[in-house]
Amino acid sequence: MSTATEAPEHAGRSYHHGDLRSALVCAAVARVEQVGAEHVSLRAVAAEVGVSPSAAYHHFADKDALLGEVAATGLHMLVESVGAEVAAIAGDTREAARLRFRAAGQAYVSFALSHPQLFRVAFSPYCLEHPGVPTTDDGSVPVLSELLNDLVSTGGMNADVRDDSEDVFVATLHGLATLALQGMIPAERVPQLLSKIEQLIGVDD
Amino acid sequence: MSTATEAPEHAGRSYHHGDLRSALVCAAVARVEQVGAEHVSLRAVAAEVGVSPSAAYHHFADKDALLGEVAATGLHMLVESVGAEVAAIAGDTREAARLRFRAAGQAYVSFALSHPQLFRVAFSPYCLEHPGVPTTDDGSVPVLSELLNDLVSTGGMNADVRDDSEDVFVATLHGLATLALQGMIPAERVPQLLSKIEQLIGVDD
DNA sequence: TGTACATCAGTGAACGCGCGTTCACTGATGTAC
DNA sequence: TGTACATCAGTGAACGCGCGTTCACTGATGTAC
Repeated sequence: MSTATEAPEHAGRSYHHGDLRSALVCAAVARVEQVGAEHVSLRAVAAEVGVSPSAAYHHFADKDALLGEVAATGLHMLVESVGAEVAAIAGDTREAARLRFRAAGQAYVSFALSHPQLFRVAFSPYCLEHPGVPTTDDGSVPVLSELLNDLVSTGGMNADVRDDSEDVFVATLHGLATLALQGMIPAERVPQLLSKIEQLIGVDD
Repeated sequence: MSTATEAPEHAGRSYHHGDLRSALVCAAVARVEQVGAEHVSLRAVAAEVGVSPSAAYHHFADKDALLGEVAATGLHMLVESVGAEVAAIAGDTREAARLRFRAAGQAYVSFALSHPQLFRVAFSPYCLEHPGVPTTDDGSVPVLSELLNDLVSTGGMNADVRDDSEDVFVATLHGLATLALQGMIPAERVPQLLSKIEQLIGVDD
């Protein structure tokens, strides 16, 4: 309610947009999803928002800076999406832990398949996000870490198998997603491959 | 020797180039490696070969067709490179089989790191190469298949672990390569991660 | 061996285009008094 | 509460550019006779 003095609601505003920066990122994300990062033009993004191209330069150094933001957004969306699917499965049994593992893998691949261009840009040179694989704000790979810890604590995995294995699992999921996206692995084989992974690490014993 | 009537040697030839198609692909590969596929122009490639831009249209439908050829070339170079490293390690002992496995992983990652842009284009939409993961001409994933067979036959791996595991291993290596290329996994951790994989699947027991 | 000719693989000028970015500007906002 | 003004966030015209692609053409090749 009230007169929208502070909130960036998109009223029929003139001249001052309110939150042009976010609006540009948002439109750029949409354009990237439609046509791929390499075919996105700053002019088209500005036009979509209804603003002149030069307005963007009050918020971004150049086009690459805007696309960098898109890449970071994509990475965060991926992490959110995986996190949400995992969080949806409660329980501290061994089976629950295994299902969370499975859900994480499926969510990672599904995100890639349903947002192919965004996934691509998130793992392209446009993404300057610091080393360390998809992270949330605290700086490591928390979702997967907890997942593996749960598997150990519920007896689904040996502790020495688990140690330092985060990057290997992330790599495997990332590879599955990329190759599926590329059509090099049929999407319908993914569940089967995820259970193969479970077999390899002995989670399904 | 003789007067080079049939061989496509690059003499000081005028007008007819001899093997313009390959020369264009070759120059395009070089350009891609230098500036990345999205910044390669057909005109620049033609110029590098010393030919007018329109000449390219006698050999490729359009620019995308040329880049598709570059992508396919990159994929084949990757397969060749991995194959060569693996082939360099002889012996039918369990240890030799393990070293071949290690060499394949290292070669895959090394290729990505030393040809980043070519690796990227090989796994981009430009690459229309049929499904089925990096292949040689006979149509499957022969290097890795043989590798795994060797591990089984020398007692380094259980047969039921091995079954249908090709895609999982390719995915893992591909993920490692991609994330290392992206700076998300430090290159110097790769050997350590490869031995972690060996531990996970029990090759090092 | 020599000539006529169809075919192939080049040329180079021109097309229209959309792009990123700059610049001098101006309208809106909100703060100080 | 009302006014002056600095600051912020837009505009829109213009820049120069390199691009993919087309077209009518022409030089070189090699084959048939």
